[in-house]
Amino acid sequence: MSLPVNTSLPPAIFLMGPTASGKTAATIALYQQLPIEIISVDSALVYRGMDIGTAKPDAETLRQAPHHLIDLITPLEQYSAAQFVKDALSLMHAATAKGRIPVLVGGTMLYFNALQHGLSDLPEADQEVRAAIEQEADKVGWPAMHAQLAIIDPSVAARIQPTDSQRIERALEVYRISGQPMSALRAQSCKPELPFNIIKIALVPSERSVLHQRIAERFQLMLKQGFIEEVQTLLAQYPQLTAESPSMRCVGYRQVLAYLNGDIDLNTLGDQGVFATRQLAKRQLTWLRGMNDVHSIDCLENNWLKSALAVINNSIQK
RNA sequence: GGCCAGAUAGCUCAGUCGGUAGAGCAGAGGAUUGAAAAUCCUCGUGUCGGCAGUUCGAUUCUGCCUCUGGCCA
Repeated sequence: MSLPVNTSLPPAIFLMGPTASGKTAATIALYQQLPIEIISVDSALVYRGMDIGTAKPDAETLRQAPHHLIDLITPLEQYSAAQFVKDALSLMHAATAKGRIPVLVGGTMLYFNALQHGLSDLPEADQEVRAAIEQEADKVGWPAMHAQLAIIDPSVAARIQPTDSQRIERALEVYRISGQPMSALRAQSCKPELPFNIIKIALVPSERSVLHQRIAERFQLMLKQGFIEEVQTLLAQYPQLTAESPSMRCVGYRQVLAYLNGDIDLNTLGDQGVFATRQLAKRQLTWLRGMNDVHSIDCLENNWLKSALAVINNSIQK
């Protein structure tokens, strides 16, 4: 399998994989072998104070192998795919200027996708507009909001389910801010491809059941390491946090919140945390299957590092 | 040991006034443009505990057995 190589472009490595596939270990190993700059591609690692539940690399690991785009914001703030693309691009160029290879590592596949293919020129999120839309939706229901969207922007509405609250809200938001339907704005904007020679590596387990096993063990470990206490600390520090806060929608956090709220017991927390993580892994694998030119490496094989290095050297030398 | 209640999908259970059954959860596949660890869509055959009886036909009724709870000894 060969990549379309443009030798005039500097190399960049995408190291992708579902949760619990061993991306952190892979990154550290690569860091010891190659002059790389590590850029995290993870919508959960950006939150400060959310360490245990996000399986954030520990301080010692981060000291040895510094990661960019970790601990950027408080759990009250919001990050976005667009902000990520901006941040990542400038870090990639800086790395290249220093003669280092940018390695983008993580599991947020929308971010990888947005980085590679670009995002259309659309207005950014506006909390007031969203609040207004949500208030309306509470009254009439999302299917009615979808019907409203269908009048404004039939082609976008046709691709969104009447129950898909988040996408309906976003499409309506774009229209209310810009006065133009999302489909028109998308058609107008050109999305330049990423000016790098991308080497895409995916750590994929050959046996789903082994990944499930790892996920279960890791969640139990998180609880032992004080996941619940971590959430209590966050709640004390940021009393405004609720289950609706984007940060608290992260896998595990939502379930711990339900536990602290008395909705579920400890056993149920254990189960639901594991279920949510497995479902996340499944969605990540679906993304990976749909991506082009991906070198899949079985993360359950013990020679995966050798395979990854072979792929990288092969691509760079061309 | 006696009495009572259960035994149906991986789990929790519903149901069939006798015509071989369906929800939730789990799981699988898919979508994915500023919240994406989000938000959604699609997918349900399983000796209806075992053996026998009644019946054209039993998962459903009857008997016995096995197992699991509970109560009484």
